[in-house]
Amino acid sequence: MKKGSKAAEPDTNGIPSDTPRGDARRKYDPEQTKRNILDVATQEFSAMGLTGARVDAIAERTNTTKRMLYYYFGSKEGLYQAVLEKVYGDIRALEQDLHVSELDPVEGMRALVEFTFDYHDRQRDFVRLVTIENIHGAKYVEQVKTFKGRNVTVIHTIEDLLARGIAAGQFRSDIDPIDLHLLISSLCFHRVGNRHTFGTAFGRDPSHPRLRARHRAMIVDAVLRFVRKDG
Amino acid sequence: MKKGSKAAEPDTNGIPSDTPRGDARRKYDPEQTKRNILDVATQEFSAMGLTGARVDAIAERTNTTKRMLYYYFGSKEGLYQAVLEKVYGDIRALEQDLHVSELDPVEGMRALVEFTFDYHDRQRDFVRLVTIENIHGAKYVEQVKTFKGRNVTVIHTIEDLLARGIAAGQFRSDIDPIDLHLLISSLCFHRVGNRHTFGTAFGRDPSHPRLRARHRAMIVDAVLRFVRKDG
Amino acid sequence: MKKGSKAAEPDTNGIPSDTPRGDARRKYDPEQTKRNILDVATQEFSAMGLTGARVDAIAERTNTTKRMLYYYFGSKEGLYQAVLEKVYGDIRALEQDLHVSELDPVEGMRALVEFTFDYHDRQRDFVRLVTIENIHGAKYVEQVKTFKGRNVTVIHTIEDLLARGIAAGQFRSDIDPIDLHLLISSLCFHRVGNRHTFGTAFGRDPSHPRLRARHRAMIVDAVLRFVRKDG
Amino acid sequence: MKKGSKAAEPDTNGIPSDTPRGDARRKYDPEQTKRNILDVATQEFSAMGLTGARVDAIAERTNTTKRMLYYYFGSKEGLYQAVLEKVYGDIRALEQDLHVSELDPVEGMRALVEFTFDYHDRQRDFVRLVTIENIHGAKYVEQVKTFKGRNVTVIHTIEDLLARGIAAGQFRSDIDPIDLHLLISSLCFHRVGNRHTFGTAFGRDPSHPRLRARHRAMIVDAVLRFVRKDG
DNA sequence: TATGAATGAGTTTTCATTCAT
DNA sequence: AATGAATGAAAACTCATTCAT
Repeated sequence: MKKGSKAAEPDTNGIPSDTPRGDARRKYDPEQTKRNILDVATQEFSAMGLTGARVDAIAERTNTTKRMLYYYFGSKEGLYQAVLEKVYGDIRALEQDLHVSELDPVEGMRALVEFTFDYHDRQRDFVRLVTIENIHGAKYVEQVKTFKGRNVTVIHTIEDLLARGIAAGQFRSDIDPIDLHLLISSLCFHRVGNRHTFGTAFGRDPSHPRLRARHRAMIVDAVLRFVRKDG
Repeated sequence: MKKGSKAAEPDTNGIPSDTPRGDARRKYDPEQTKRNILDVATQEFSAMGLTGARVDAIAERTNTTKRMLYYYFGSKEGLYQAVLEKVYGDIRALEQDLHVSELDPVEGMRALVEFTFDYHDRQRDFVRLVTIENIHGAKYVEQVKTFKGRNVTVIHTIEDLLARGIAAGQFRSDIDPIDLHLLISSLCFHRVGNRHTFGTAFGRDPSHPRLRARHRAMIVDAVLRFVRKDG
Repeated sequence: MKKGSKAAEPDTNGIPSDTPRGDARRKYDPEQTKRNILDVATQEFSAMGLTGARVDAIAERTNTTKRMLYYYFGSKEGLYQAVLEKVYGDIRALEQDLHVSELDPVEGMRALVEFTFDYHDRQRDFVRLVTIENIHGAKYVEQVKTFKGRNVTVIHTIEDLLARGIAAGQFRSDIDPIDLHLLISSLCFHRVGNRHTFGTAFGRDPSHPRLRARHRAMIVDAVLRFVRKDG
Repeated sequence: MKKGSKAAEPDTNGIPSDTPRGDARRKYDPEQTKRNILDVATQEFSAMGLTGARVDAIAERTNTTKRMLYYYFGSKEGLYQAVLEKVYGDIRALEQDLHVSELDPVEGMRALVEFTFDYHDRQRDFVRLVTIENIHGAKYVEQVKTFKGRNVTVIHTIEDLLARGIAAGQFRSDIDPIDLHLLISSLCFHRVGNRHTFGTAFGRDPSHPRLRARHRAMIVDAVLRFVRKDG
């Protein structure tokens, strides 16, 4: 009944392929199976929450069966945790590309805010999973190794920007970097995480391109006004 | 097993009620029964989410039985919706007490932000329920009648403040009131809704009194800097 | 919430009515209440079956409350039985009007068949309740006093017709009256009782006027051909 | 509590099956599991009706658990529908064995009526299920694919008989085949479906062998008299 | 490595009936 | 005579997980 994987892989008629090992087309590819499960699970958990997601629903959208899900991830919770791990890993990869230390403090701050904005705006799954984690008291994310490291990195970036801005007489000197991070996160996160109630309340979809652009500018503006040295 | 009766009967502070004694304990009191169920359900849904909450668990902490829950609210979803309705109604009631129109624009804005901050800081159940609603795409809150009205009220308040501030030469004239509301909400909501992941990431509990006070000042500061006219 | 009875009875403003006793407009009229419950119950049981009918649904469509239903009829089964009793009583009343003994045997037979046809065609509730009773092994109808008597009457009518028809050389002499009754009933009952599956199977609704007329003629024809003496 | 295994394994009459021994008892046999559930459900639904039947009661008499019932049939209604489908399929299969087109029209008609009589007389479950379906307005049978096809077949058989009988000068030419089918069905169905009320009313059990034989002859006689050309 | 069948414990919901006023 | 609130027992259905192949 479920032979999706076969259908996806055209019959090779016994002819040996020229890619010797690690061939993506070989019949049993544990890595690909795992990745497939993880991808589907990410969607399902982020759409339905940990309790709301159904193991059957995940398995059904997979190229494999429910049994494999347990084979690789042990339990529903194990799978959920693997999803969290993957999602946090993805961010790290992206953040490497931001080289704010090479920019002027104001421009660097703008770049950081814009990056944060864009990331949240695009990675709705990430935003939802964070939300879901908070409903569960963050008890699963605590076990994710990459989690703490990722946040330390951001704080270092902010500390560097603040220090250079203060030195250049551009920024106020009384700002706590973690507080500033919280402020930036709040502005970028809320409009994505709560866009449904926002949309219902005001008849405006915050993800509409025009609104998105305006919010982006507003948030950059608000942050710069906040850090900028008076007079 | 059933010690919810205390919670169900609000402390009267020794003030004698005008209803004859023992009246509050009469067996047939539909309003009290409903309120009791609603109170317990609010805690359970906000703690566990819609799918995570258990009807049995709610009933157990109630003065009555599971059957009455269905008698009055029809279904688990019906009860959840009644909880949303109640919670949104509660805010509205409180907001009436804020008379910002009588204050100087800057002071009024400060008062509004402080109220918003305090409300979110104290009403964690509300924050969690909004979060939960967003996981469900706001489909239940859409059916809550009091929902849209409540939000219009806030926008009117902000419009009034902005208009008066612009007239007095204190505020910028290019700010959209709904955008500003979003900005304020973001700052007040995020630190409560995502306090668990924040705490895990930075080892700081945003609900600690010292941090709370600092955040409150920071947010007021950020909003005022944002709305203030330059120069 | 349910003041249908009030609405139905215009306020008399304290003016004494000229009907002294048994006034249908007095506030508490047990007979009317019982009749009302019975009427609603007849519809509900015939529409849903004994197990399918819901006491709540019956009560809701009544001018009174569920409690009264138990007050007067004791239980769901008691009410069902009362419905059976009423329905069988109704037939008896109608059958009195048939005076086939005054007619020529052939015409009398025709009249009997037409009466039977028309009765089943119009009294769908009756047909359905008989059907329902058979699903329950006729165990409730057994306790209905009017039941057996009614059937004896029909058999007597048929016996009379057959005897006179045989004497007149019009009818065959080898027909058992109960068998003939069964034959007539079959033809009149089936097209009503099973009209839904029939309609679905052949895209024809047997209750359509044109089809009704044709069936009526066909059934009379079939019965007369069956009883008529050959050549 | 579970002695359904006998009923579930049809008597093989000592004929060795071509599958190795003990094979029928292997633990994983989805087809047998489904058949077993379906068989038990047929009895339960026909005995108790759709609403009267209990999923637990069905499961208990099964070789498996309630869970499997949902695994294979989705819901109580789904199971009921599967039962309808099976039961209608069974008739079709049997009807194929009747080769009335090879018989003289009168003999063919007699064979058809006798087959119809015998089928209804023996397959009480079928009769009851049709009755039950009509209580539900035939809404479940409408979704059964095999339903309409089955009925078309019978009509074709009747059309063929009528045409040949007319050509041979044996039958009247003014008979509608669907009407005739209704007439035959009425006579064969009613005495089975309503045998309980009939028995109660007249103290005669229509399923008694002697009565059965007489009814059979009577019905054949009535139908032949109806179709036969006069004079 | 992979799979479809199977399951026990739990979860929501329904129902006829009775209680207190 | 009449009523709305209340209820226990049972019913349908769901879920994460494991077994046999």
